[in-house]
Amino acid sequence: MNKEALFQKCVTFATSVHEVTYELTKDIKPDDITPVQYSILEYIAVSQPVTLSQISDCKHISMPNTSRELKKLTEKNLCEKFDVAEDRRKQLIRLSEVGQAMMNEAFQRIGGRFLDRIKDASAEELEEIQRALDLLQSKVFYGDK
Amino acid sequence: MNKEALFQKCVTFATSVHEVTYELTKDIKPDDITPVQYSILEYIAVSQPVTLSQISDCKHISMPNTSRELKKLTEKNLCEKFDVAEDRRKQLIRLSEVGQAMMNEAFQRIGGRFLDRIKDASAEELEEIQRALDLLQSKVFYGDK
DNA sequence: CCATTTAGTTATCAAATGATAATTAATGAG
DNA sequence: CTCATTAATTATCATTTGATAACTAAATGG
Repeated sequence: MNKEALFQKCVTFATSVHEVTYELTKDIKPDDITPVQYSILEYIAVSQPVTLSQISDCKHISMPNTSRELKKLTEKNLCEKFDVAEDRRKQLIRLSEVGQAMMNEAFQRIGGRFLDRIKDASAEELEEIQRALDLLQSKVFYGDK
Repeated sequence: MNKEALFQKCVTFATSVHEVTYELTKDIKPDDITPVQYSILEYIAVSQPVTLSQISDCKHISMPNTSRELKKLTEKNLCEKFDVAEDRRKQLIRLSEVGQAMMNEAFQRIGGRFLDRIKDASAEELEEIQRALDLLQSKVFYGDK
């Protein structure tokens, strides 16, 4: 197989990943937060504590807009800001208890859908899947830097 | 490895796929079309000819909004509508010559970035990658229906 | 035929997102 | 100490996107 064909295969694959992600996460987000706000909460949940700049960089949202959305999330009591002693310009952000509970429940439901998706796989297949994920992550879908 | 850990691994993996997709495609879209319009054009490019309903279903955009965006794309001469003889309610949509040229160039640039990303992989590694893609697509990231 | 469903359109409105400029405050480098 | 840089905020505006209702026309199914 040549590299052109592999590119095509990766395009199809990425499309499938996006679609499955959509299926697993649809109707999960509570109605009172926007899609962008939910994606910020997901990021905080996985990476907390994080600074505003990190959120801005990783989610590709400008600082002013990140600040605005974070303010709304804080007002909704879904996350909290903490000062950093070493650098008083910075702020660390964590989920609040309410926010953590909300995201725990969301991940719980997504995980349930995921388990259903792989329910027919044998133990050996699960091993194979794991190796395939590691391989692709290191050889194709790696981060720069 | 248990299923919970595999779920975590898949979450991380999906995040990487999204991020790499972002890196490969950023700054590709021409300035005079919106992100949603570009994503519609990508879909048409890969699946043409398509109906409005197919675009609506696959891209998760309501029919009225799909109709609106498609009208704008048609006015920009990026795609064309054709009547279907068998069912005169339906319309098939294809890229125009200009639209096709635009998307060819876009895919060309994305492909170049992709090749750069896998440039260090040996022939055996490329084979491994291919098998891993096939495996994950059939066992995890498959479509329903 | 008539009623229902399907495919698509148009108009309109509200909300979410993106972009920019101007500002404050703290840090860091000569 | 001063200047440049970094982190974050506030305000404002334009654009994009999403949602809904009301509509036409064609097909489909008794």
